[in-house]
Amino acid sequence: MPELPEVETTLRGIEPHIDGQIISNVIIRNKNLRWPVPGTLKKNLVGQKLKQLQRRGKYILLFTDNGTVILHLGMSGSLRICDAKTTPEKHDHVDIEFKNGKVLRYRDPRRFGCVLWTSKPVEEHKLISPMGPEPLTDEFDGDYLHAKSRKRKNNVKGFIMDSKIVTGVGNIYASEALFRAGILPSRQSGRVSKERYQLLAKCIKEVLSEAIKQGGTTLKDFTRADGKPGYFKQSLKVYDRAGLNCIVCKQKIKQKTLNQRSTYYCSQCQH
DNA sequence: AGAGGTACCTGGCAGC
DNA sequence: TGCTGCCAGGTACCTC
Repeated sequence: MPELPEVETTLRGIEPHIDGQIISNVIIRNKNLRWPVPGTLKKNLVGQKLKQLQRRGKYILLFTDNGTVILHLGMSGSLRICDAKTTPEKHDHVDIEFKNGKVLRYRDPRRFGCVLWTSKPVEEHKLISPMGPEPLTDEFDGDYLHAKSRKRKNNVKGFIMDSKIVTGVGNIYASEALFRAGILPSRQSGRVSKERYQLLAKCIKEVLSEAIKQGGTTLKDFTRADGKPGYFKQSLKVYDRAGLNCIVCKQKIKQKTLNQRSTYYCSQCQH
């Protein structure tokens, strides 16, 4: 489900309800996520004030004085705000309750996500420390991509989806950004020119920013914290459009598997 | 060091 | 109405 824009949308949706609030209870209904939800989570959180919420790549970080919750939505996860009386559904695995009566409810049917705890500085955590720069910062640009890609043999789509290179670019927005930049997804990353990487970096920033403005992309089951879908699907130019006409040249959009992931592109507009 | 494959899991859908 | 097989927005971890 969620790439960077969907995670950012989720964060913005939950933040106003729980930022600065005191945690009153934690309920773990199913600890069997990608890694076990730590049994100490409740002990560590209850009584703590939620001091800050932050997104890092596709992770959501909940900061308290005691430590930090590290949360990932995997492929099918979502977070929503409800009140304690709302009956949990089948895949609602974790609740964090607040003194103001709000509940942060974590749902994840496939359980590829995680809810973890660290009492050390979060940037030292093994899931966070290897991550590359945020795509929407000045640190991330074409020069950076060009320098990182030299002598690499992988394709450019896999390259920009590597979280050690840049965080948050997932399967939808990788296809979309490459289409906007006119670069074939299968092109070897080490053979893309600096000029083309400058365009690609710009396109990545644009497509992610536009998607955030639209509340992310709902293909199937992504919902915002208030339960509404994201509206960026209508702006997708290649993703999930195999066999349909390219909006630029009218050629049929192609689909192929690259790095075990569905990849969409226009063979006329991209080279 | 980097590339490629595998594993984790449920649900929805197409085809029979 | 089943059943089967395939597909899905992610990514750590393993081997080569």
